[in-house]
Amino acid sequence: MSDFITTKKRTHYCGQLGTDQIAKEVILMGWAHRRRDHGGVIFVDFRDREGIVQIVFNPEYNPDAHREAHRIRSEFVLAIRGTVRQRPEGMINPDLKTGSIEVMVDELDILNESQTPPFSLETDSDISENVRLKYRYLDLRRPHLQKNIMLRSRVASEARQYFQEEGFLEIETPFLTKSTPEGARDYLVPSRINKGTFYALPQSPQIFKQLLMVSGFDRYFQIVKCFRDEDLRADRQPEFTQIDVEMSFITEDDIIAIMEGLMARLFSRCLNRTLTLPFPRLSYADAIGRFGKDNPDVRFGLELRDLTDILANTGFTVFREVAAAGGVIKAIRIPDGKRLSRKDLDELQNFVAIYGAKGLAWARITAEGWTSPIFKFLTAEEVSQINARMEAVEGDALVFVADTPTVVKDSLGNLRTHLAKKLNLIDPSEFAFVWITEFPLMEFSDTEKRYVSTHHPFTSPVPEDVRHLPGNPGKVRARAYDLVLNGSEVGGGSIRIHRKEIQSLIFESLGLQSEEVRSKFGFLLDALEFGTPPHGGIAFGLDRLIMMMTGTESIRDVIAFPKTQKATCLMTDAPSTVSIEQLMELSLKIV
RNA sequence: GGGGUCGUAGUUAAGUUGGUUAUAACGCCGGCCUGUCACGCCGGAGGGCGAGGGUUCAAGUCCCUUCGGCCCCGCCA
Repeated sequence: MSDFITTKKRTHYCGQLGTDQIAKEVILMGWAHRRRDHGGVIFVDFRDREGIVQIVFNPEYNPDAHREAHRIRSEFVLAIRGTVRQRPEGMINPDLKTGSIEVMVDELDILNESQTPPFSLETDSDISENVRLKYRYLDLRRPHLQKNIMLRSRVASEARQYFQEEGFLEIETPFLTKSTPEGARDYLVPSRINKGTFYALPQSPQIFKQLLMVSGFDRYFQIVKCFRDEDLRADRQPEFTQIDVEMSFITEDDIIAIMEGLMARLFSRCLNRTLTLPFPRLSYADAIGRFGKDNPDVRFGLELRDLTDILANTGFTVFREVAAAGGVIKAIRIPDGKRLSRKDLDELQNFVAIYGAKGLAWARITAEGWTSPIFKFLTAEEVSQINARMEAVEGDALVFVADTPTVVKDSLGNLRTHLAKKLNLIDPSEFAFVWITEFPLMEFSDTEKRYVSTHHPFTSPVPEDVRHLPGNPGKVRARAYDLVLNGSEVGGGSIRIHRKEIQSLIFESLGLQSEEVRSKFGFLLDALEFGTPPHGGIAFGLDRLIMMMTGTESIRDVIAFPKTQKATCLMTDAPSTVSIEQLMELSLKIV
């Protein structure tokens, strides 16, 4: 072991040094970020997790250290003892946080050498992601990712403190648990001791946290990994982290207040940003109506307006037939629509086609009236009514989609965001929170030919809507709420069902067979008979929250060791095959 | 399951209508250089174009298959 490391302790992190340490002796340990060898004097940008400081090897100042410094290459691990000093006149580097000082090296110990790294760690240069993921430990050394991961740690830490102060208990729930029929595909773990049976990794601790309420813990939280075996996206990983919360004897407003307090605390302490409370609330119906999404980005306008009534009997066949078939016609007004060329407008068709829209009509509002491929099919009255409904003024452009309600909301909802990005309507420094409330309790699934829970089957219906359950379950509203930040769902929760009769009614409406319910959720139904308090909770996506806080587009930039879109790890090469012995022990056969 | 896009030195990229020994920058190696901070100057090494097959006198360029990264639809209560 190096003499240096056994006899000396680090005194500072590189990035923490400043004029306060001038003339002081410091001991630093870190990595050689970059070397500039002038033949005589050698400069090294010295890096640790807190930042970079320039260290100087001068043959006149210390010949021994200078001689040794010739060996230094990128990413060598160094320990130095040196003296901080003000940089000479005119040598201050304003681009570097520590740029007004430097460290004259009195003693150098090269603790370890390094191969030349496969990619540059010094800038935010765009390296292909497969290379980054293969050498993730090096990628993580880059200042950008270090910042993200360090912010994540601070957020988790602040969240823990907040919940402790608010009287919450952190309680762990099992990872080896039971597969449930509702929701996402489970990751399964074969049981060796009980051959032919499987545990499931939890999609969320949902049932356990409810049972903790039955047990009387009253206020629970956990920062916990969850697992879902579904396809990945830029903001979806198969294992992800939730800030999971459950409370007893509360209503929606209590949960919302607690979580708004958490957000305010996290943004204040971790980003030095003040949030305005309370956050606005929007009903699910309004969110879909105005924005086409239940996770609207409310940092910009471009809201949808319904024109179905105006165009129900129009001479434009496409619109009329859609309206007659129960579809809708909606439009978005684009202020200053001149910024989109005719080609741009035509290409929007390809965009909405992704969401199943068969076409997209457009119009420009000019001093002379409309310029539009559909103008000739419309009456003057229709045009004027549309203008009034859209509040269109000269220079605007309108885009229309006519289709089923689902296609219209999906295509225009996504087009709205697409246009905002294209036209630069989004202030990237803004944090726009909005609660979405009054979700439908159930939606009819065309694939399963039955009603499925919008949220999950333990969500409490709005009491006055329960009467619709037998006949028209789609009409029942849920006591559920999502928190949306800048168009991303960062949290979702609900008041739960705490009475067995209601829970049974819900399972019935979902078309779940009673034996199935018994085998999957029997323990929950049993628990509901032993004095379950009214309770509810919420789960926050920590990864997405950190994405928003760091302004990154990819969830992989806020997770230390993420998986690829095919759910593999390029570094460890997981998942991988296992030995025949392992399979036999589990009584498994690969078919 | 489907759509799109990308894969060429260590890295990032350029490679016309298929045509000599496949370019550049950065990085790397060697030399010179006492104040740079994307240090500078001189010199050098390094890939056969993700893999496999085919068409052709000739393939990084065309065709087929396949592997992988990323984005999206479906899916994700």
